[in-house]
Amino acid sequence: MRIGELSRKSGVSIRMLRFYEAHGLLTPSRTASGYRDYGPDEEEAVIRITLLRAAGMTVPVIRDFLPCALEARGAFEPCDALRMTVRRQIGRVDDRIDSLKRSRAALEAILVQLTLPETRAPAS
Amino acid sequence: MRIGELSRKSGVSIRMLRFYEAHGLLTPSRTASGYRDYGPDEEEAVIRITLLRAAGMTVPVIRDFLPCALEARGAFEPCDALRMTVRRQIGRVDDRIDSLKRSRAALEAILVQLTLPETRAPAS
DNA sequence: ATAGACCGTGACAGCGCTGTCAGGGTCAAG
DNA sequence: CTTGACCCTGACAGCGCTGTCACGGTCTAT
Repeated sequence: MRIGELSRKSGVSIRMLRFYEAHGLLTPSRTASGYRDYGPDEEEAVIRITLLRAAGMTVPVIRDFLPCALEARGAFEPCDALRMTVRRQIGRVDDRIDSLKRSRAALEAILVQLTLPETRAPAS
Repeated sequence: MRIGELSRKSGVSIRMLRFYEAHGLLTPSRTASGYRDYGPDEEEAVIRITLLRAAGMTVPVIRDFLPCALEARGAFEPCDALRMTVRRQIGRVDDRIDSLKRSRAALEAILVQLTLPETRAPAS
């Protein structure tokens, strides 16, 4: 499949598919005329990349991470380090969720304050 | 209080305090020699700004928002619009939290997959 | 063979900050 | 009166993408 089709399927822009490739996340084969040719493997990889990115992982980190995530056998040592990376990332995600929850609460408080301004000067 | 002290107190860098001012979020008075002079009001404002920013609001949005948040009386119409803004922002925060929860789950799944690669080839 | 959709590369711009540096005043203490 | 900490402005750089443009080749169908 060519880049346009994959883009439509995955929801990832053509620009970003090329960007991923430039950073070593994807390595599609090429047709005789130089067009990128993506297979089912690349399609799955894009899905994973999207997930990892939604979790806040940067492209360079995913680059180290992806080969291990795609096939877990044969790369014991790196995967050890990558398990750590993933655990740390989970921690960061948790922190971020907490932070957002606190922000949410703050926004709610502000909303109440905007809606009931009288409470500020009850008996003047 | 001068900028360095406020920076230390608030945890916001000097750079950002000046940046906020440049964008109309803060308007400290100046000493005769041109130094910024922050009062308790500005100090509180910085706290609010930090909260709103943690909720994902951009500086321009906060700029419209802050006067209303600081004193709710005398600006009925804008506050109406701003209530909407806050509600929408709460929605965005909720979406983001959901997205992060999904990402978290995906990371957990990957972690399991990294930890138990045998499940891939149970009986070869 | 020619239009129009699609692909290639490379480079530049913009987002919303955030740091840092340059060049130059201000102030309190010794 | 000098030192060192602090402040001023303005400008440039970098983060990690993401869009867009320019210029040119490829493919499909008529």
